[in-house]
Amino acid sequence: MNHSAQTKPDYERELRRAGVRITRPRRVILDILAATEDHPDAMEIFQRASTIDKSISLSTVYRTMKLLEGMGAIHRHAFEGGPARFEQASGDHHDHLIDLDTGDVIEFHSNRIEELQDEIARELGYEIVHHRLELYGRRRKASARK
Amino acid sequence: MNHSAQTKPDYERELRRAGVRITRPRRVILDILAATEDHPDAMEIFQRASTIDKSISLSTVYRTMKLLEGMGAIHRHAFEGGPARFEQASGDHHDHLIDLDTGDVIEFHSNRIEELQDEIARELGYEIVHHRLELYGRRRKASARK
DNA sequence: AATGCAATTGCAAATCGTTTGCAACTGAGG
DNA sequence: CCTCAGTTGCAAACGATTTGCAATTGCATT
Repeated sequence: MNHSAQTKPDYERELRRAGVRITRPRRVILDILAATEDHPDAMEIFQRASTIDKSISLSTVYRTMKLLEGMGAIHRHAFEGGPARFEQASGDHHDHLIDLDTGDVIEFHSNRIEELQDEIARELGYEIVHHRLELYGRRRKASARK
Repeated sequence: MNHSAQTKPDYERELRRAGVRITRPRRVILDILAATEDHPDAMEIFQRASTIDKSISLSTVYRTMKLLEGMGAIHRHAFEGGPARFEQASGDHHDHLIDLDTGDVIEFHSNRIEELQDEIARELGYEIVHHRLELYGRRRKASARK
C-alpha cells in the first residue's frame, strides 16, 4: 500500500498500546493523517475519509481527533476565525506563519524566541506548559525588498 | 495606581468623529470598558451592563464590540477554548501569559521577541500584519526557585 | 468459528459563542 | 417637534463541535 514508512508514525501500534480498538473508521482516518502534509480541519479530513468509506461520520472524525490529541499524537491549532486544524505531532516543535491572502501555513522555529519566552515566564513567576505563536502576514512585494 | 482620566480613552469623542450615534446602550458599554482593567468576555460585559440598564441585550454588546474593534478601539483575543475576550486598545502593544489554573491574564512585552519575529517573517518573504503570542503556564512552586 | 460484552459507531439533537433578519424605536439634524 | 436612517431587542439562524442513544463491531474467550 504505502512504502515510505519513514515520515509516517505507526499510529496503529501506538493506539493498540494505549488499549484502544483499531476500528475501520479509525484506520481510515489514521491513514489520511499519516499521508497528510498540510493542516486540514475536521471537515477536510471527513471529506477525504468519505472518499474511502462513505459511512464514516463527522462525529467519528471529531472523536478520533480528540482521542489522538489526548494521546499527544496530533496537535490542534485554532488559527484566527475558522475551524480547528490538525497536524501530526511527530515532527519537531514549530510555530506558524499564516498567509492572510491564501491561508497557507508556513512552519518555522526559533530557539532564541523560545528561550526568551521561558525567561519572561520565569521572571513573572510562571512555568510555561505550552505556548502559541502565530504570525499573520502577507508576501512582501518584490519591489519592497530592502 | 491609575491617575484618573489618563487611562480612560474618550470613546464618545472617537465614535462621534467616526459618525456613529451615541446611544444609551453604547454609552453604558463604553463606560464599562473604560473602567475595565481586565479582559472580560461578551457575557461578562453584558452582565455588567445589565446591572446599569436591564434592557441592554447581548446582541448589542456583540455589535458594539465589533464596532469598536473595527475602529481599532479595542482588541479581541481568542484564548484557548472559550469565548473571545476584549481589552482597550489604548495601551502599548503587549502579549499575554494565561494562568492555566486561574484563567488570569498577565500582560508582557518583549522588543527582542518582536524583532526576531520580524526577522523570521522577512526571511520567509513575508511582512507581518499582526501576530499572536500566548504563553500558557502555571505558577512555579516556591520550592522550585533557582 | 461461534460467543459475549464493552468499546465504538452513526445519527439526530443539543450545545456554545456569535451573528442576523426584522419590526419597533430613537438620536440628532433640520 | 419632525423626519428618517441608524440602532435596538428579540428570536431564530449560524458554524463548529459535542453528546445521548440504540445499533454495531472489535477482540478476548471459549
